[in-house]
Amino acid sequence: MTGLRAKHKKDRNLRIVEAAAELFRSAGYEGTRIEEIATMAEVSIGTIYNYYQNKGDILVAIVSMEVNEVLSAGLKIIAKPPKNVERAVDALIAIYIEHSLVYLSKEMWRQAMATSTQQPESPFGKAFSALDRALADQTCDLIKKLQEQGYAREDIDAQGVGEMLFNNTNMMFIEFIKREEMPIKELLTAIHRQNRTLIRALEKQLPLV
Amino acid sequence: MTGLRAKHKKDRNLRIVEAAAELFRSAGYEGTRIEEIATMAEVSIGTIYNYYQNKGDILVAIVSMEVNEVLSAGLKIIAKPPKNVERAVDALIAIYIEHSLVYLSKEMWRQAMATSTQQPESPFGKAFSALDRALADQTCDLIKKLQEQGYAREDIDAQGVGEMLFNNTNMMFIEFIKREEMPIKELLTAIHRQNRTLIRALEKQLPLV
DNA sequence: TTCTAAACTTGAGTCAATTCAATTTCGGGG
DNA sequence: CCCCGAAATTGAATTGACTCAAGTTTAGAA
Repeated sequence: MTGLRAKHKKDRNLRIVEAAAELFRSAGYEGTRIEEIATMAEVSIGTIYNYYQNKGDILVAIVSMEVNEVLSAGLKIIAKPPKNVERAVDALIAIYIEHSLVYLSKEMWRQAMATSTQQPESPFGKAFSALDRALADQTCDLIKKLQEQGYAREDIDAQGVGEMLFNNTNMMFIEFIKREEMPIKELLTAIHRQNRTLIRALEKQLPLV
Repeated sequence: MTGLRAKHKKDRNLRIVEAAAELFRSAGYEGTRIEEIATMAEVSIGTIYNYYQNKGDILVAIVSMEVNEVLSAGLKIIAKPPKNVERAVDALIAIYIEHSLVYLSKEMWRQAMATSTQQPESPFGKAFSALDRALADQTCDLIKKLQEQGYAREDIDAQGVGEMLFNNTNMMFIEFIKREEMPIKELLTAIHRQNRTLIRALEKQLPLV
């Protein structure tokens, strides 16, 4: 049997993540002390450090759950994408961005991103990078799908284009979480504009302008 | 006279930055204690916190100086850009990336980026964002210049394209500083590939593919 | 059932960033 | 030249993340 030990471990880990998520949301990341998480999770400080390398790692674990939801939402778009490049790309990006703020505040995103660049080699830093890559790959998949379905030119590098679209979106998202007052709509509009030229180059008829 | 007081202030600030730069370079950012910076700068701990909000801010100040050099290097490219879009863009990006590692290690970049996303509202966080914007604007300026000089199509949105090129470069640079072993050359090659489709769309004859 | 080693948990203690009340220094009015 | 208040500096005290040696618990062999 893997048995009791594994079960306890899972339980404790869940309690830690749930306690942290609740406290981060209510008191903010900086405003939450590890000791409070330990108390709420009915676990000692040391145990928390047995599961996570540091405070940032706990947050990154929470973010990972959120991003995984975003990824499944993205799958649906790709399965049945809007029948033109512009609307398909807009749809995917909108899903990414709108889903991202359901459970997480901008502050939480800022801290998570900071931690993952600070410690790219920690387990959760790596997990975070893997998620980024998964999102980029998904964007590439969308372009490939559009090519297959005949909505996009086939003589362009879907991988390169997908990466560029995703990197731009990601960078703009970082800008967005840095400005507490910036609304989602403004972000989406800005990205749409930036994408336009590249999207035009992907469309079959090349309408130019 | 503003006199002696202002002079001392300037002197002390300079000593703090120089001491920090030297220590960060030799012992690394994490490996340097504020107390050491204070000792080397012949100043008390409290004074350092009078000049900078926290340890990360000191680093961001150092990085800012470096980025300003990158900006002036970029100006030269724009003044007399290579006579085709692909080479002009490659040249600017190469300048950005190669200059960035002259005085700063990847670790220093990681920490600086982390601090600036963590505290976008601190004075130096804002300064950092302003530099990013300046770099993005400079990329846009290059595209506009190429249009003026007749090397790029004039019916495309130079601003949108410039921002996208810069955001992609920036995101790739972040990836790059996260991977200690990744060489500059690999980074430049990857960016070049990603840019290709968009660059093609900017070129006069539209060679497609 | 009993015993042992490996796997976990614990929380007091360590360490370094950051704060703040007391002290010192500067500028200029009398 | 002296003195006062504003501006800076100082470093001991505080704070909170993180460590680690000692103590528990579990799996499973005898």
